[in-house]
Amino acid sequence: MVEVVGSIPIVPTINFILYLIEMPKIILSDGYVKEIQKDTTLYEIAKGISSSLAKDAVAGKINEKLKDLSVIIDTDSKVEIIKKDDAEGLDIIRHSFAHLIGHAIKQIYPDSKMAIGPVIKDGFYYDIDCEKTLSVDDLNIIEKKINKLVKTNYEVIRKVVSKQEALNIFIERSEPYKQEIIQEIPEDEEIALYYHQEYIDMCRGPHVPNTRFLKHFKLTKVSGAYWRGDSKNKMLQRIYGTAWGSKEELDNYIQKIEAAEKNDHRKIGKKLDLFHFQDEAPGMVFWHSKGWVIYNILKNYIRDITVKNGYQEVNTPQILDRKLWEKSGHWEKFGDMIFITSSEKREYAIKPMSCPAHIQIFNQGLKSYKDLPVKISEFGLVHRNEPSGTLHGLMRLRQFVQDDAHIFCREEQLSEEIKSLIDMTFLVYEGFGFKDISIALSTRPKKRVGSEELWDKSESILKKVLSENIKSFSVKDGEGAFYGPKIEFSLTDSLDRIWQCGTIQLDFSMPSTLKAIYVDENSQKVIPVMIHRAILGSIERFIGILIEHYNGALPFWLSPMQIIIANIADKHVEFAKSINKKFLESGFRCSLDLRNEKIGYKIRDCIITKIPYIVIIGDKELSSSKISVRELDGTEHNSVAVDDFLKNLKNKDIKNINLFSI
RNA sequence: GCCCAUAUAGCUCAGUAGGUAGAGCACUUCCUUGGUAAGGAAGAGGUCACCGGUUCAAAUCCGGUUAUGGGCUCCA
Repeated sequence: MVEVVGSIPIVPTINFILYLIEMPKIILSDGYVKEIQKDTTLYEIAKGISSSLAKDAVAGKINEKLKDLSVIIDTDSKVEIIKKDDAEGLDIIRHSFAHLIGHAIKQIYPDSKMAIGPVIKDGFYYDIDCEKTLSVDDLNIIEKKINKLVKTNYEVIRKVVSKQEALNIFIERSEPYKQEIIQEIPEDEEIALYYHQEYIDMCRGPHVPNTRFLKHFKLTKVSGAYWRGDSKNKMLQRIYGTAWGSKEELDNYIQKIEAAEKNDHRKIGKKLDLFHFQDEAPGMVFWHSKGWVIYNILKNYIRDITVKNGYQEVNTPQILDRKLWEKSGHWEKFGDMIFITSSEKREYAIKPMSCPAHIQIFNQGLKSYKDLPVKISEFGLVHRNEPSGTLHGLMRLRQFVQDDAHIFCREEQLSEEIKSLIDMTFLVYEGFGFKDISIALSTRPKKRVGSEELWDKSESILKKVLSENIKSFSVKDGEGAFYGPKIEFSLTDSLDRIWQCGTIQLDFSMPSTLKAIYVDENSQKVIPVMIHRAILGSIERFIGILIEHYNGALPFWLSPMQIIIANIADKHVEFAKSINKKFLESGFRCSLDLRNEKIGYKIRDCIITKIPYIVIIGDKELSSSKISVRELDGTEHNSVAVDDFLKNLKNKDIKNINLFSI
């Protein structure tokens, strides 16, 4: 083997890019060429560069593909060494932890059958078919076992085998899930087994060469998961874990999760007295006065925008004859989700959406092409019988209100309309300070109506408008609505769960099914195209997201209670009352705190309930007729003239939503 | 809907081994009239989610139901 040590500058923080040309030559990223012997492993190359690199090396890349350190290089290749601190190194460590779960659990519960154990964001999981129902206590036991195994610093040995060999091994070890996976691996694909002492796992890899890299981890939870993600299959037990390069990173992560849990909109909603849920109405919200203020502000904000954009707001019946839903196709597609009721031998559906009703309004009176686009909006109260296990605070409900609208237009108007909808959605989201907005195009689902040509056309229209207006978007194949493809705008909650909010859906089908028509230039009846759209999505869900986004401290214009006037002693009551009256008359949401408590106590209360301003009235204020103001963040303003403060507040109330409008 | 866990005062939670319940905060009353994150004292408040079983005796053990939480599946 060619000696390379000393020839190469050792800079442990950069990636070492090496080239192997013919045999035995290495080219470094700086152009340095050195020869090596054929059949050198990646590990030997790392070692040749420096012993510290070899110590930190967890894997490598050959021609951009991740490989184990034990892999031998026998042709010209581009080579890179991955260290434990590299992003890819961390993923490899996480992946190897999954194997360790296998190693540990098979020692504790030898009859367990191992399914799959991939890397996920911040960690890993392993799906296991285990007779024993695993509890949190079991996780501790498994964790201890893993720690014990790690301490032995054993070598993880990779072995490439034939499909039949692999199959034989897993038949012998009675691992049905592994066998099933092997059966589906193409003949020409390499199968690698990883030997963790007596435990064998199958994996594309790469994996760490030794368990000494596996130190900072925690098994976080255990839950159920269907084999292959199909609810028809057996439910396995999934063990989740998180793993990091250092103890600090692990601790930081755990702290971050704990903080995020406190930021849960359900907790904040209770603390700030915004809403509650109770057993009698699963998936439905009891809005308290303060929460309802937020609700109405949002509603009026959207109402303001839609009216300015030429929408006509309507309101449609809450229950509609079943026949209408059968005609529209909803009954067949979503029958399970529809709440029903009946009266005098007629069956009704409690509306799960507003579109068919909006078509009924469009159909009243013959429309001319000159009328298009017709934009009909509604704060549509809908009920959907979501499965009990899917309900989640304000995010997933059985009863909610959509800021729904349907745009009836001609095909040639589509691009412009969709573009303006995208702009409108961004305008609204950015107004709330959302930066992390993910956009997806969802294409034709399996169960659908309409011809392939129609789907081709509608998907390509959406794709074109998106490409022209959006920097990046993902494509979700098969996730579209049954009547058309859709653009989805999604926001994330404090635990990084993604929730779809806004949506723009193209529909060539329903207007035809429900017989919507307009008259064109040639006096011909033509079926319009319909765009379904919602900006907030569900007002409830959006409030949930907002609460978490602001950690409960809503901006001034959204705060249900904007100002608290607190007196210091009884003699200040009258002045406090007069200030309160003045603020109320100026249109602010203001209230008095005249309790027989110390000012520090009242301030603390305001901080906990996230009141933007507390106005303090004491002797100084009484004698000067000025006020002292404390902002939520602790900023103090002393001796402020009341009118100046009011003027300032009016500037803060940027959206200036009148709660009593319309 | 599926897997697991949980359900005790308005809220957050104790309740170790079956012997009919506790704390802190909040609430009420009294004292205190205090200047930027909790002044003091007293009082009131619970059929321990619901239904059934075991037992002399169940918040506690067992079964079921409902709801909630974490996932999975689903999500117009």
